[in-house]
Amino acid sequence: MQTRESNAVDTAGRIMDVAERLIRTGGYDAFSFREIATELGIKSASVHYHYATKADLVAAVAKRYTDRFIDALGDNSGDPEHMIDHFIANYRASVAHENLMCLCGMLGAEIARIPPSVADHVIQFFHQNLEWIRPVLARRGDPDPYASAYALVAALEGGLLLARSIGSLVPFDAAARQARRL
Amino acid sequence: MQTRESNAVDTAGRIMDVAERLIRTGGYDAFSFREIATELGIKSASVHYHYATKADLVAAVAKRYTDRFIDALGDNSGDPEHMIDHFIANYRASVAHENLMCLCGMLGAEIARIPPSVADHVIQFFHQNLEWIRPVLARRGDPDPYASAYALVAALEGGLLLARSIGSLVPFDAAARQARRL
DNA sequence: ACTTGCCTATCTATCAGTAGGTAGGCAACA
DNA sequence: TGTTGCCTACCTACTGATAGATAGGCAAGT
Repeated sequence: MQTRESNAVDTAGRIMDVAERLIRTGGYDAFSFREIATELGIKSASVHYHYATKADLVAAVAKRYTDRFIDALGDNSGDPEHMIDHFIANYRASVAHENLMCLCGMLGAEIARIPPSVADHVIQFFHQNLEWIRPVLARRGDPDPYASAYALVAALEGGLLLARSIGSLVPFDAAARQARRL
Repeated sequence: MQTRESNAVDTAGRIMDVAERLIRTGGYDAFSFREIATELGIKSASVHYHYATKADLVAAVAKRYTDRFIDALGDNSGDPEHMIDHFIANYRASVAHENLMCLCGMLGAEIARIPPSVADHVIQFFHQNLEWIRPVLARRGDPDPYASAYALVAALEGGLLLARSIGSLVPFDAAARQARRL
């Protein structure tokens, strides 16, 4: 047998990589263990070794996605205008770089059909995003930062959805510009 | 055999009714011909009699949904403020009355995975919506009605998505109010 | 040094269930 | 008689999931 450079962490991570891309393309029901396995050159039983059930896998993907997203946002204590642009840019990258939907936007649309363990992570994603942007909007002098945070996140998720549907970034940029107005 | 009151039109329509609800709950891959058939008390082969393929069925559902939606919007030549409220109300009813996503919002998220015949209808839905609201915004004195139409539709679709995820209408109303500002 | 024992990561093979789809029949109706 | 609408019965392909085997690594005990 050849020297093996892979290990459990690598394979488990690669499985999540493929799963994330497939979910962000077609949603929870639009991928299978076999599809992931084939793409990685392993067997579906090996995917089950790392993630016992589909719910487990998607929950792990959702948790990693949320953690990375919040981590990429970083500290929210800088200049509000710059922070808002930074927030928007993180959403924009989703569709701009790989033409993918936000993972939790996709799963959020399917929230009534996905396993509760996955839904919990999706809800957490939105709460953490809202809590990141709300104080920024408040510092900017927004009279109702709660409502404006909801409005901004909704506009960005809808902007991603519309941009992918129409096949152009114009709707996203229009939605983002409108929603960031004071 | 009992007296049969059903006919082709009724069954075909009922099939679309069930399909529409299931798609708006979980998306294209989250329902089956068997699920529809069972709910209607018929067999999956009978569903195939009315709609040869899944793509045919979903395309028919998307077309009917778009036609009904545009029909419900009606004439757009009235008072702009009232027309905008009316436009928003049509989206709001989606989640408010049955806790369902907009059909084309759901399919739009999955646009990269659904059959082209379905995707065409989804794109048509958005174009028709944009063309309905754009002149309204223009009459209202909007300096960039194209961008504002994109922003409004994006906000409403995102509002639906977020409202269903969070389990509250507050995000939708916040997004709608923000996006309708001049 | 060697053996024992457990762990990791993968495999083959298989399961029951469900997917979309098809062929042919049968009864009601125009 | 021909068409409509639904049926039974079936197909192939694929789903998530499981069982059992295997090969290699690591570490403690002798």
